[in-house]
Amino acid sequence: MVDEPKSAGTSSEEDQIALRLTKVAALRELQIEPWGNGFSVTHCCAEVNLAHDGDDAEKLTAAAKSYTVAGRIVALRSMGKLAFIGVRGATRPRDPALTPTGRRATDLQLMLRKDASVGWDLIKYLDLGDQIVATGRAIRTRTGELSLETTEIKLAAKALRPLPEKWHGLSEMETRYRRRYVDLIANPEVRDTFVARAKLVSTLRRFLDERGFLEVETPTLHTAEQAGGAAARPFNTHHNTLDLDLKMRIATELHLKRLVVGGLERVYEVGRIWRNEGIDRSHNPEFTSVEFYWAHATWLDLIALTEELLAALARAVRGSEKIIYQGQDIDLTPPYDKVSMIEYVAAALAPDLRGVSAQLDALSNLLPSAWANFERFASRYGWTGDVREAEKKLAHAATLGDRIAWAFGTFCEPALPKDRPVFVVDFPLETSPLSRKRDSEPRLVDRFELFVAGMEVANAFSELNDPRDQEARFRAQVDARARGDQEAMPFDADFIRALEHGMPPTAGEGLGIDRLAMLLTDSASIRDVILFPLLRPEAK
RNA sequence: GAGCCGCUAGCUCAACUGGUAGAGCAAUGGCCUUUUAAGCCAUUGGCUGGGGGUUCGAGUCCCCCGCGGCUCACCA
Repeated sequence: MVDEPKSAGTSSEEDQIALRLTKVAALRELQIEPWGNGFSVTHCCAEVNLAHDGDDAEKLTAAAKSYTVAGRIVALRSMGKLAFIGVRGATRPRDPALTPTGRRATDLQLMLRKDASVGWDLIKYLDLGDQIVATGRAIRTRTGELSLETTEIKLAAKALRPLPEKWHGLSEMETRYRRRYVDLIANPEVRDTFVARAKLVSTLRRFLDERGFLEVETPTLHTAEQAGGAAARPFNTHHNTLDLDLKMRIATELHLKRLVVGGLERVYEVGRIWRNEGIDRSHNPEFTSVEFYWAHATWLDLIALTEELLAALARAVRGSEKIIYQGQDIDLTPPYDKVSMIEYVAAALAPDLRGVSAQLDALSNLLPSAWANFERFASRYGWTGDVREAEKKLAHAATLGDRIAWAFGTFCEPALPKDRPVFVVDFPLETSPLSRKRDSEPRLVDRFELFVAGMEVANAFSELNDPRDQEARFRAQVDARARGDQEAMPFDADFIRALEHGMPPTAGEGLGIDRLAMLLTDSASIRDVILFPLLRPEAK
């Protein structure tokens, strides 16, 4: 039995690639290299758009300036002796996404006449997706669109695969994440998100540089002993030559504080962190943090600095301190409210007492059963969660601090105000193994977390610099690990040795760059601000 | 990890209680000197995510598996 000859199809992706390859061969017959180089490009599409956005036809004629631009064909309308080619050029970080008249700055239309364009015959070999180089003058078409009256067109790089549909683009999130290169072509607003993210990071660096902070880079490969600085499970890896098991860092904290000991007293690192945890809308296994350490400052200085920083980032990225996130107006204008963990929890369980010390006394005297007073929390904070789940978590809370953190996280956190950032303060000692004890109440630490839109975006505290106290805290972490807490920190003996040389009193803070980027680009998922988020491999 | 939803042509989506898998865009062949999601005529393109089952007959119903999205949980 002989195979039926395949029907001479022309529409499957395979067929389209085959067809484009025949064009490649035909072009080479014509001595045209489909993937040539060395083209002289004098301008970007965006430059033409921004230079002439509001110019009328007379002004354009008077200008009579020749441009040679490059870009990708995203529309192709040919009508015999006249053709219009839609070109999407490069996105440049300093250009606005839209021109003053509201057109996308990267997109420029070419107009070609059969009798006035060198390369007209090339059109029949061109496809949507091809990279081209075009020369011409800016004009207004009869319908008034700014266009390049093209005198010469060249193929710069042939595309073998078809682009997604021009109107709806590429919409399936899975494909957009897996083939970000196509997403960036088909959905140009994705480019805007990553331009905004880059602006956020550069503004952050400038902010810290201007205040005398030194940017450094510390190891991302940690020994088991070094892999602390946060409550998280690390990724494991291995160095072959040293035959050494290593872990990817879960924080930059401990190395940066070693540098403060060494005299780099204002120091920061923007860097990749890996945490071997679940994935959801606000967690990716690898993400970017900035941590900065500021000798002779306290957590209260960090509150002021954080307010200033957030407002500056919002102005730089969004042009305003008032932003909208997922439909919610959020005002980032300082100052921000402070909410006490202790007071919030005590308000439900020990409502008559004033002052955190008295409230702590009362909370520490509560019977275990008294903590499970879900009705009190529900009536005060509108909690509607799963009682059995909450009880399960409470059962794991070994210390008073753990119970306070449980109650706050479970009941109070969802009730925090949503229209402005909030500093959560008065953290219990047990949940803060690297923070300095509060002088006036040693059951608490000098620490805050900043919440915006229900997300933790910053964690900061006055650093613990008493080496013997740090040693005891590490030991408590080792004990917790022995009890089954897989996120407890290891005992980092070298870090203790560093503290024994004397670290000046220091305040330190960590910010989640990805979450800030979500906020300032109005992105619902962390995957939308990470170019290549981690996904399971595609099925074969 | 649990629940819900999704996976159909290169892309975006249809296909009622099971009855011959369809449209638009893209592609291919034509016509066209001002288009704007260009238009008109014609033509292709499918293992309906994978596997099993029920049935005369499965995109549709049942079971298993894969990948993704959302919600919850875990996790800070």
